[in-house]
Amino acid sequence: MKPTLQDVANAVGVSRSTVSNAYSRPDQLSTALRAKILDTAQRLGYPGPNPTARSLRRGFVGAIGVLFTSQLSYAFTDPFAVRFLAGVSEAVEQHGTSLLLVPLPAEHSRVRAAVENAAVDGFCVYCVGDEDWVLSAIRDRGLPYVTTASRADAGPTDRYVGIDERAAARSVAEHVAALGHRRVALLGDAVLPDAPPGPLRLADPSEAPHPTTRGRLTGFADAFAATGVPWPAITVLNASSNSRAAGAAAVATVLAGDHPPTAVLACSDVLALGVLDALAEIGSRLAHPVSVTGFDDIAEAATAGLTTVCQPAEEKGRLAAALLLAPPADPAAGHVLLPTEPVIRTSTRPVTRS
Amino acid sequence: MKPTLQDVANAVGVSRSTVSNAYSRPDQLSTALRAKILDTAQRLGYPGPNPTARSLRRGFVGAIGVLFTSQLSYAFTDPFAVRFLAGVSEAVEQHGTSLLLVPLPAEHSRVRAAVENAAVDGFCVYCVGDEDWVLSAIRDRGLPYVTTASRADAGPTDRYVGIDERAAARSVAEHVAALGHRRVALLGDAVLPDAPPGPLRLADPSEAPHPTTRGRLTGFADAFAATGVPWPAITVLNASSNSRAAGAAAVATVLAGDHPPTAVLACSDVLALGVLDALAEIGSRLAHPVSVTGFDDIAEAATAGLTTVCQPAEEKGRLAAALLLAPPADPAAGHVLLPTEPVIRTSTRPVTRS
DNA sequence: ATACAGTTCTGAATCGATCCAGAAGGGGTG
DNA sequence: CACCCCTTCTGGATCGATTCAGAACTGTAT
Repeated sequence: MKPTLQDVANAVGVSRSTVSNAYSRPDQLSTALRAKILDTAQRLGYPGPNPTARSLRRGFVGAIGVLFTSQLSYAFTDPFAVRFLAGVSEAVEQHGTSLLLVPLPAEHSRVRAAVENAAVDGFCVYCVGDEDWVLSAIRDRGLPYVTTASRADAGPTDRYVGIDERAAARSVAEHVAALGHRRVALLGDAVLPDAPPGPLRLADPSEAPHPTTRGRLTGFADAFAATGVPWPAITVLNASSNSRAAGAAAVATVLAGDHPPTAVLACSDVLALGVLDALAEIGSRLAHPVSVTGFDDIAEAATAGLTTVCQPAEEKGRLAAALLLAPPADPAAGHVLLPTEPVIRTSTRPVTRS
Repeated sequence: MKPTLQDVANAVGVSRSTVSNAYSRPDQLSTALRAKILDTAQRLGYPGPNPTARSLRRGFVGAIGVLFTSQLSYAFTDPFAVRFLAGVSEAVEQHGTSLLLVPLPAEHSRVRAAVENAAVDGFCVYCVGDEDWVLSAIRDRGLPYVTTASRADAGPTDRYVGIDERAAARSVAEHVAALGHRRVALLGDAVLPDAPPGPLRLADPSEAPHPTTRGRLTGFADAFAATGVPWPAITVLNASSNSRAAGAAAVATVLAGDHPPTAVLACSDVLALGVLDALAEIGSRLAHPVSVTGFDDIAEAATAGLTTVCQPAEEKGRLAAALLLAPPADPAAGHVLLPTEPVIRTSTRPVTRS
């Protein structure tokens, strides 16, 4: 077995405390003794104070956890999530702590265990929608946490960094509406849980359970309502997941139908790119061009010429981590809404009369 | 303060052990008592067994660490690294452990501390070149580790999952050579430490300190040597970092020079894309088209039409994690070389006589 | 020589659990 | 009733460090 503090202490002929001090409080002993201790520690192959034991005694770990609603491995395939993580890691790095990525099992019951078993000082919760049990598990654990979306039930001590989803969505939608589009479709992932891909009946955007999706759909609806397009006249499309393929699949039947929309507004760039894929697939078989918008402004959006709304992904992560690592004195500062901006590119054009 | 095991035990009127068993060994007590315990635990607001204390006693943590040579925040901007991480996370997720991303400070001395302080059961070392002190820090800690490149000094018990860098590089280079290219440049990042961006004198590819870069440069050289292009006739370009911008910057002066190469072979797709950027920048001011190749086959390579060599990034991560989580009985199985394949796209064309 | 302040080091308590040998209790068998 | 087994529960040792009050020593001023 690897030697412990005690072994080193014995070898040098001092007390455990002194060896401990040699590592974590150099000012508490003479430099000569310290050198001697470090030396024999090296000689014995002592690996340094055991991090776990140290954490236990000190009462903190030196790591924060990032919780993903979806699979961890999925998170890495989502460009926006990756950028968010980059921001988190930047803040964390600067603070000298580490990042624990906690995979949340699919089963409800085991989620709790995952949260309970994570050795961290706090949690950064990426995009938790109605998965309240995750938050309640965290709260029960008594650890601080930051979410990436404002929550209706957010108390004054809750911290989050998000955007005004509704206003942001409205901004692109207004652009689309201004271009004359009236027959439009909105595309989101998991608009309703367990709904099949494709068109969906939704009495009202407020019925979407996931707050982010709900906010964006509502924002889209706002803009069109203002130009005289009532909610029932708008097609809502459901994607089975937030991926390019799912986006393409969700829009396929509608594009192949009799009256395809002249514009598709997606709740994410990834989905929007899927729509572009689908359009490229069917080529010019359509009577009119279809405008497409996304959301997030990931790198691929620029190269694809996708009109979208830009939100500061890295900044979101950076701030979330910062809020967690150094809680602001003023609790009001714990609620951050980041600015967003519509980015007009070539994927949106004025509607052409068919 | 949050209650502890003891508090719950007191409240129920049983021993600490029994409460512990209620959580981690349900078969050791009657279901009735267990229910009662869990119930009052809930009532008291007991957050469940403290992960740190549990780890200390049990002797393992339930997390593996991923070490990046570069900044953590950089890792997330590198598509290949992200895909690698996706693979790691997949394996880790399946195994029910978590992933600790450990930022390595820039200073030598603090790297050791970072490794020593990480509460993990093992390390996955992403792309460590000659940064041997990282490995020695891990070894001193006595933890198992897996590297992502074969190492000259790899003992039989060392585990790694890599590719045959040299052969892989040779395969694309042979394609380029077969197209008739003789005036070529090789582009790598940090070919020599602290070298400025741009052309570089390198007596021999074996002089590159970083094993990955060395392997690839050597493979490139192999192919050209076979067609009669000696090493000194090949231009070596140094990029200041592995990024698109750095790639563009590194190649700029050479492209602007009198005898620009007809082909540039980069050590990574990211660098190659930078070269394409640089070429797009100067437009048709060049007398002849320039072929470009990359390495890794990241997603952008496909859309950019970049000829490259494909290596299974996710698989690399998955295997590395698997090797760490479940050491193979046969130590020989701990050395994995994954297959690679040249992918010919439109960025390479036959040389045109000028 | 005495007092006092600093510096250097020690010892015991502590963090919050897990583990294991064994005690207590219940039930069945000969 | 004695014996044994089985299930259920307990107590104390243990994981490997940190912490803090105080002991021992050193040196200086009185």
